[in-house]
Amino acid sequence: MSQNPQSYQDQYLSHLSLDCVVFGFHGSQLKVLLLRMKKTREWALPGGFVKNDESFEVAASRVLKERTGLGDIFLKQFKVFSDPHRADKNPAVRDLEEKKADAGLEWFEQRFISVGFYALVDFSLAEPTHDFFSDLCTWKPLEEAGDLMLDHSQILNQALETLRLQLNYQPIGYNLLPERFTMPELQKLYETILGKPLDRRNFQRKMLSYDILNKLEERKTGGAHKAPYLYEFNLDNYRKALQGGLYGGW
Amino acid sequence: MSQNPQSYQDQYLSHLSLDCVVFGFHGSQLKVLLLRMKKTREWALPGGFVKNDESFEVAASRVLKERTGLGDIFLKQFKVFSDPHRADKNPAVRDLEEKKADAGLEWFEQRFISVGFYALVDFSLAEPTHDFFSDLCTWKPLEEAGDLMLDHSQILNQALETLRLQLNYQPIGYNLLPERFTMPELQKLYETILGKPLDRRNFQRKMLSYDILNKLEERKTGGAHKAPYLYEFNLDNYRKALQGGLYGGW
DNA sequence: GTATCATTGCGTCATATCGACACAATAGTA
DNA sequence: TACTATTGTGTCGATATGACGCAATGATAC
Repeated sequence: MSQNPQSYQDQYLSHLSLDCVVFGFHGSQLKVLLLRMKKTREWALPGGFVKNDESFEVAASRVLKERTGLGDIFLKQFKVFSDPHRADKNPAVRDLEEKKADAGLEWFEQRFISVGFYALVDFSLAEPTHDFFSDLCTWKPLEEAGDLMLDHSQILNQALETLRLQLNYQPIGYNLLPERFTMPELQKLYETILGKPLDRRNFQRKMLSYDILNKLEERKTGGAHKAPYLYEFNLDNYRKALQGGLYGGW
Repeated sequence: MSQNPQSYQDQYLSHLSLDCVVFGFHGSQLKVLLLRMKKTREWALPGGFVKNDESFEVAASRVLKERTGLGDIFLKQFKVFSDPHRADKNPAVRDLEEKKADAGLEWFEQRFISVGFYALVDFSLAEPTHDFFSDLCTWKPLEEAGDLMLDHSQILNQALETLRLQLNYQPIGYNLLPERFTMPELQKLYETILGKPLDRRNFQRKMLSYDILNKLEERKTGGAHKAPYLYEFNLDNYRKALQGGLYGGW
């Protein structure tokens, strides 16, 4: 991202950017990956631009590879943000003044249409890495995200809404949980995304009815109470469910 | 769309275009609005570009106003098409050679990222109007759409898929049917979109349970059989349902 | 070692919803 | 006037859903 001068205009498609809402799950909390901008110290979503020969999907993968070290991430575009005034009070431009000589301010002064993606990643495997414009990249609990740069708060909210909708007709979890997990852990994930409690027994019945889980012999020890069984996703059926869709809402 | 030379570069954002899948309903058929290109005689979706001060939504409305004469159309973006090779064998470029002097071929030779919209309109109110690049704009039944220009067939299919999904959690019909309609007409619309028959009685029960219809006193006469009641949408509740979402699938 | 207690596995029950179908009423047509 | 295709309304069994009971378990406290 900090290549030689003139590189932006040459390398990237003008007017176009992308922003990623990266969800992770840890300690019973839904977290989002955020960057702290150097100058303004505002928090922002990880984002980037599209190279001349890239699709948006490839560009988003590249950006996330840079920010998390992870490849093969669950990624989905969910909306184009094209309000002509979305960057009116753009503090990022101020933040970039020092780079005028380096990268050329003009690039950042143009109008950007941004494609919003959301991503689901395994919290424990990601290695947050900041970019040239930020001094920190870290997970933040959803509730503590606060006000973000530009319209990024709006992008984040839309992503969450889309994720909640997706829950109604697609399985979720493979990308957010470790390989083996317990039913309570999976339930906690659903509750966290939906923001409401679910009945333990009904949850298990419904989840098992999807037929996307393999129940393992082993149980999870170490907890302070009765040891729950471990499960893993049945990838074959999981993929089929992703394709064909589930039924019933939450 | 056929302004003076150089106008494209000046007026529109480079690299960006939009394509609209406009659905109408007539004679128990789902129809799509298509344009026939002048030179290649290929069929294409109505589309356009984004002016410097427009959002994509405004641009799409403008394009549809030009193609149908209608304002205030139900419009929804559903996907960004950004494959770098989506226009590789672009016949539209050949089709535009004659306009080289007029509009500047360079504009059309650049790579385009296109945002796909789908629209629902009242068939009887639309007045299909072709643009500068086409000699015909008309409705075509979905099954007879055939191969379209570039990746427009793919865009069409994705739009249809999205529409079918929308049916599961949003009411549909206000934008596609005349003000007053019968239950069998509404059912036919659903069957057509879904591509499968539905039980008459179960359909009515479910539809009424949504509480988005007003049953009128009047019945529709002229048919060869028992006169069905007329209905209209309860706009208040219809809008609420659009917002809040419905439940259960089809 | 034993009692305690939060948690888990598995099940029940009443209710709502869904899919399939029955039957009478009706409006034009033969 | 009989006929026929269509509409309005209702029923029935299967299935899904929401609310809850109870015994088993495994670490912790005593």
